[in-house]
Amino acid sequence: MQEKQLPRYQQLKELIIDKISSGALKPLERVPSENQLVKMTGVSRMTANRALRELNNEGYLDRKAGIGSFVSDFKVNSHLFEIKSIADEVTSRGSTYSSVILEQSLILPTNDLSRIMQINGTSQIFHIKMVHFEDSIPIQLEDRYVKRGFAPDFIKQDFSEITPSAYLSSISPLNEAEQVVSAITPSLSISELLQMKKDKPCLLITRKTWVRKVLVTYGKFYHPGDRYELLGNYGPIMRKKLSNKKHD
Amino acid sequence: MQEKQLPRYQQLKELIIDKISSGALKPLERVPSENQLVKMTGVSRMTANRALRELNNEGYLDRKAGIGSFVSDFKVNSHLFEIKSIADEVTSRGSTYSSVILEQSLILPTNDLSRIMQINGTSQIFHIKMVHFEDSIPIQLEDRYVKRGFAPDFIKQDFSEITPSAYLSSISPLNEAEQVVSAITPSLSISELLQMKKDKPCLLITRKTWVRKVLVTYGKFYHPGDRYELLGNYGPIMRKKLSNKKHD
DNA sequence: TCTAATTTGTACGTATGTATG
DNA sequence: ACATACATACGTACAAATTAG
Repeated sequence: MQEKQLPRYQQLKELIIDKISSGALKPLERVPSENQLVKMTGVSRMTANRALRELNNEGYLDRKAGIGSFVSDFKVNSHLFEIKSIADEVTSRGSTYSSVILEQSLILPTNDLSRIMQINGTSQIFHIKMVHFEDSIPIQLEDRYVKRGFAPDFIKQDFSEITPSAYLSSISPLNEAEQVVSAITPSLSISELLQMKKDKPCLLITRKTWVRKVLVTYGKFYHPGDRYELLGNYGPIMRKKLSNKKHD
Repeated sequence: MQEKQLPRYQQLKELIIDKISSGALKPLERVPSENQLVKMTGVSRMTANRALRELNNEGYLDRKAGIGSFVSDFKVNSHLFEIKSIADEVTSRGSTYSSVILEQSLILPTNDLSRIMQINGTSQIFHIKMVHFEDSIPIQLEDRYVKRGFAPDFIKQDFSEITPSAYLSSISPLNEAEQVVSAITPSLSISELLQMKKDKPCLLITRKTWVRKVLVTYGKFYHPGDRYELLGNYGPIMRKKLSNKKHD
C-alpha cells in the first residue's frame, strides 16, 4: 500500500543509493552538489544538505568542503562491513602478500549450492579456490562461488593481481553481508593446503553478500586457528576516516 | 592544543554522551527536550534538533514524537556493539537458559593481568568464572575480570539471576569494545567443563570493554566449536528498531 | 469528542564561515 | 579576487503524535 510518501530528504537519499547500488554511479565518481540538487529537484538547500550529510555519515559518500561529494570507494565500503580485503590486511601489517590459485572455473551447482545461492540447478556459476599467504605462510583458503550475471568476466580475471573480494567490490559496492564464524576441525585436504599440523583447529567464516537484495556471492574462508584472528572494534573508535584521495 | 572549538551541535552531543557514560543519565531516563535545550543553552531549536537526532541515529537515544527523548536501554546499546547477553541469545531462540558459577572472588592480578587491565599490581580485581547452558548443554565458559571501582558490588551479585554482562550494562552503558575471535584447541579443563570430545576445537572470544575511555572488563569466552556460531549482519538490515517500551 | 499544550519531524529561507581551485 | 561547495547556525512554519484536561 504505502499511500504515505517518504520525506523529501529520504527520497533524495534513496535516489542516490539506488544509483550507487545499480552501478550508475561508481566509486569515486562525483554526485550532484547541494545546489545542483536544489535546481534539479526543487528542494531547499538544507534539505539537500541533510540528504548528502546523512549519506556521508552512513559511509556511502565522501564529502569535502570546496571540492564536492563523491561515492565512497570500496575501502570505505568494506570498512562499513568490517570486511577487509585480505591483501590489504596483510600489507597494512607490513607483510608481503601472495597467493596461489587452485581453481577458477564455471561449474554447475550441486543441489545444496543452488539452494543456498537461490538459483536454478541448470544455471552455471563461477567457482574460485585459492590460498592467500602472508610472508609465504598460508593464512586463508578461499572457496567462493559467484553468480554469473553479477560478474560475467569473473573467469578472465587474474586473481593473483587483484583479490576476488576487491574485484567484486569494484564492480558494484556490496550493500549487504552476513557472516557466520565458527571453529572447526579441518579436513585433511584443507589442513594440508594451509600447512597446518594435525588436529589443529580452523577458524571458518562463511559469508554471503548481496547487491540490491540479490545474493551474489557465497564463500567459505578457512584460517589456521593459530595464525589468524578476527578483530572487531565497536564504539567511537569506528569514527575515523582515512581519506587523502585525489578526485578528478 | 585544539584552539578551535567544536560546533555547537557537537558540544551538545558530547554533553549528553558524557552524562550517559558517567551514569548521571541512566537507560530509559528522559533527556531534555529540544525546547528545553534551547532555553538552557541558547542554541536554536534546529541545532538542538540536530544533536538529538544524530544521537538517535547513533543509538544513544530513543525519540518519539509527542513523548520525548530517552536514553536507550542496554538492549539497544548491546545491539550497537553487536554483543548480546548470552541469556537473551538463548531465550530468544526458544531454548532454556541456565548457568553454573565456578568462581566469584576478589583477587590480586597476575603480572600479565595487571598489564592488560592497566592497573597497579596491588589493586584487587573481581574474577568470575561460570558456564552458560542452553537446554542443559554447555555453550560458553566465561572467564572474566572486572575492575573493582567500576562495580563495587560485583561480588554480591547472584549471577544465576542476571548474567555478568547484563549486570555490568545496567551499571553504565559500555561505550567501547574490542573483541578478538580465534579458534583454539582447548585445554583439558576447559574441554571438560564444556563437555567436549577430545581434540574438538573451541571458538575463543577475547573481549575488552571501556567506559569513558577506561578499561573496565577483560574476559575470555570459550565456545564449543560445533555448538556455537558467531553471526554478524552488515548493511541496511541493521536498521531495525524494536521499541514498544513504557516511558514514565 | 474536542481542545490545548508539548514534543518530535520535516521543510524552507537566510546568513556566515571555511576550504578549494 | 572570485566562484564553487560544504559546514554551521539561526529563525520560522506547519504537520504528526501524544498527553492532559
